Order: sequence, then C-alpha cells, then structure tokens
Amino acid sequence: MDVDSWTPPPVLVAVDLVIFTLRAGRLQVLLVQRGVEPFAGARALPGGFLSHAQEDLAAAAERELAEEAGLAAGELHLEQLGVYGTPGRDPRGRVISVAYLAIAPRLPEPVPGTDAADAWWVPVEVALSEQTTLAFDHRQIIADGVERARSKLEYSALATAFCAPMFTIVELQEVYEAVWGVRLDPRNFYRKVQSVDGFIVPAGPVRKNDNGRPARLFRAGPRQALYPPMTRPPAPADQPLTTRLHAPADKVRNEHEH
Amino acid sequence: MDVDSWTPPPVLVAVDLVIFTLRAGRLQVLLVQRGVEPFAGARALPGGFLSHAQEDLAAAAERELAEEAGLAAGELHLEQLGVYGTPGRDPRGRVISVAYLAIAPRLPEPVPGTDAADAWWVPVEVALSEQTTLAFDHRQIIADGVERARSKLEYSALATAFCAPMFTIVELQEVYEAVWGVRLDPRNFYRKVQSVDGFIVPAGPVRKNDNGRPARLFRAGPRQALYPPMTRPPAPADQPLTTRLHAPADKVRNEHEH
DNA sequence: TGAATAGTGTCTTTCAGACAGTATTAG
DNA sequence: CTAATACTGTCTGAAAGACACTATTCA
Repeated sequence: MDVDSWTPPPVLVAVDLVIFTLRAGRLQVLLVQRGVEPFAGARALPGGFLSHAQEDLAAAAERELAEEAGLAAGELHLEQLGVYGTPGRDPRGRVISVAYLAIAPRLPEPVPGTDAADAWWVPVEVALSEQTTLAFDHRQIIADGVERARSKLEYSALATAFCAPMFTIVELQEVYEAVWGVRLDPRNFYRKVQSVDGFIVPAGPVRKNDNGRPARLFRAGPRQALYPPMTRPPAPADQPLTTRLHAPADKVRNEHEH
Repeated sequence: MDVDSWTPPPVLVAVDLVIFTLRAGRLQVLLVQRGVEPFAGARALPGGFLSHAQEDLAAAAERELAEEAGLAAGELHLEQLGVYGTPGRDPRGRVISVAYLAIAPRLPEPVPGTDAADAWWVPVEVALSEQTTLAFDHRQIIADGVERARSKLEYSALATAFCAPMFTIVELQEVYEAVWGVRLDPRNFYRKVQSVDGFIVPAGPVRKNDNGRPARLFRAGPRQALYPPMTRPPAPADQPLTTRLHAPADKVRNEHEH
C-alpha cells in the first residue's frame, strides 16, 4: 500500500454453504458431488463463485441456496461463518471462500438440486469422518460450522431455526440433543426452556400423537439472546468438541464420570 | 459456475485490523489517519491490501500489525472477525475486506507507526460516536469487534490477552469492567475468577502498590473455554449492546433497576 | 384397563450477588 | 495509629440437576 504504481493482486471469491438440518434425530449437512476438476467425484459443500463483480456476498449465498438446494433464503437462518483463504486451498489458483452457515427446518425427502449432479443430507459425524472424501478445506469449514451451531444454541434462539414455525418442546429438545450430542432430562428441559423469557411463546392448541397425550405447540419468541443461557454440560478437557460427535449420545455422558 | 467459458469476476482483497487495548481503564481501538483518497483525512482501521497473490490472510494481518502498529504478532491474540463485502463499500471498485480482531496488553505510550502518517488509541465510544469520521464501513467493523470481544469474555479466557504476562486479579477485573461497561463487585469477582478451573494460575509472589496490601500475581492458565462462564448482567432488552458503551459505567447498572 | 407420551412438583446442590469483616502494606 | 488496597467468610435467593408424580391421549 506504499508504492503508487503497485496494484494489489486480484483474487477469485467463492461462496460456500454449510446447510444444517435435523433428520432422523441427527444433525445433517447438505453435500453435493463435484462433477468437474478439481476434486471431481469428491463430496463438497454447495457453493460457487461470485456471479458478477457487483454481487453482494450475502446475495450470492442466497442465490447458491436457491440454485443448489432449492431453498428460499427468506425461510431460513443465514449467517456468515468465516473466510477461508489459505494459498493452495484451490489448485486452480488464488481463491478465497466466504462460508455461510444456513439452518433449515426439516425438508421434504428429496433435495431438488438443479445445478449439482447430486445432493444428499449427510450426518455430520459421517461427513467429518475418514470415510468421506471432501473437496478443498471443506472438512474444516464443516467442523467450524458445527462448533458455531453448538455454541450459538447456548446463548441464542438459534435452535428454533431447526424447527418448523410451530413446534413442540420435545422437538426443540431433540435439536439440542442432536447438535450437542448429549441427552437432556425432558422435565428439566421443559421447565428451563419455558423460564427463558421470550424464547418460545405458546401457539395454537396441541398436536396429537399416535399414542399418548397431545403436546402443546409453540412458536419462536421475539428474544434472540437468551438470558439466562441454555447450559451445556462441560467439555471433558480442552480439546475441540468435535470429537464428541463421533460417540453416540448415550456414551458421551459417561466420559465425564471418571 | 455453469458455463465453461465464463470466468468469475476478480476482486481485490483488503485486510483490516481492529486492535483493542486497555488504556486509562477504557477500551481503546487503534485508528490511523488516511493520507490518500478515498476518505483522505478520515480515520480508519489500520490495514491494507494483500501484498501478493500467494499471501495467506492471517499472514497479511500479521504483516499489517507490524507495519502499521509496530506490533509483533506472536505476542498478541489474533482472530478473524469477518468479511465485509457490500458492493460500493469502496468507491475504487469491488474490494472485500477481511477484518481481524487483535487484543494487545497495554503498550508504551507512543504508537511506533511506520507506514501510516499518524496512529492513535481512541476510546471505542469516541470512535463509534458521531464526532469521529470513519472511512468505508469501519464503524460497523469496530462495532462488531466490540460485540465479539464482549461475548468472548464470557465464555473464553480472552480477557487475559488484555493483560501483561503477569497480572493481578484487580487488573483482570478492570478488563471486564472496561469491555462490558459495567462495575463488578471485587470480592465476588475475586472468588469467581479463582473458582473457574485453569483460567488463571498463581505466579510469582506479589506486586507492591504505592499504598495498601500487595496483590498476588497470576498468569493465564491452560483453559481456553471457561466453565462455568463469567456471567455478565443481562442486556436491558434485545437491542445491540453497543448502545451501552455510550453511558458511563456507573449509570449502566441503574438501567436494570426499573 | 395399560402403554405411551406430556407436563408438574419438590428436593438438593451449586452458584451469583450482597456485604461484613480480616490482612497487609505505606505513611 | 489511619488510610488504602487486597483478600476471606457468610448469608440469601435463583437456578441446575435428579427424579417421583400427575395428566391426557389411544387401543
């Protein structure tokens, strides 16, 4: 920035999406299969390059959300996750990727992908495991997304973004259990979540079950920042919490007991 | 990403730094005066363009830290804050800025700026007020940095990054008070901070004061994530906490009492 | 009726917040 | 001694976690 004749190096900007939802009681992420080099055949996060020089980053994220996942941006939570710009992360040249985190309520089974050859919901512990070959630095991006979601469940109302507009308290609890990878006491959860003012508000009457007492329905309340926060059990030591996802929820609890 | 002959638009990438420190019991941010258009004469965050196509983003942040603030990266906390990429934020063309948050212990009075014409520590409430003309979207970036620092004090050991390698508990308390803009009870703070395992560890004997009992010295402990977290008084409603900084610390407390 | 799921009450422990009191220095 | 700062103890109320119990549905 000192010499006047010098010009900064131009860089290509990609936007990638970490789209989470809850399916079968597990936290799942949307992955596509790359059809072209580099990393042809590997799994990757949906995303793409900025379409033109004047496109806003968030707008590009919304466009990719529609193109690659058939999701309308208005219906879901979307926030910036971070920038990934290590030189060499893309063999084609200098590409930095702006990652966005999207949270979607459970969607109809097939993902109506238009661009990508194929797209699937993959449980995060599968996506992060060795058995999945991920393009670029997408494993790191997913891991960061998991960590972001976990910590935001504590002190924000993000959990409601995983739910349909109306939901039961048990459904909300399932969000916490799946994302944190723990089991929570339904009775304490019930009391706790209702005591946080403005987190959820009663809506409609009840929802019938196949069997058992119908559950009351709620909507997301106005409060974004939760006070007091939802507390998650302490991490065993100081390592990244990502490791805990690999263990089944039932076992996680035992890790604390010695 | 569909047509093969299409190529994505190249973009210029800047790296900007939000450098916080504690001076005179207040949270202060380092600002430079721009010497060239656009926004010549306005205050701005230290920063600059990527120097060459293969420079890593974090490396660029460290380079700017050294060039513009004379700070060695090894000595301070540095983390990515976010990307700012609204079209039109830079009148020269499409520039996206990767913002980094740096936390420094109190430094010797004059800032040994080399590149920038001038650099000053400015209290954040001054920097965010109308009286300061800031270039680009740097007001927003600073506000986001303040919010990040505030929330990370709660559940991480970030506060120690504001302190010298050895510090007293009162000094640590001053960090919390300045960043949160509240007053805390020294006796409860003392007990609380010591009860969080691994947050701070005793070091050396004591530090003498001009007057009064010498204080014990501590170092940052190994624990990064605090459990249980340090709790900050609840925000009055749901608006951004930034507004609270404009009120003197003494008055903030009263806002809750009705 | 029983099985299943939803929701309540109550006890114990832990922790935040208020604040009285003790300890160690300089003068 | 007093003034000043550092540190300790103790009480109270709120909230977390464990878990017995009641409520409402379907078959």
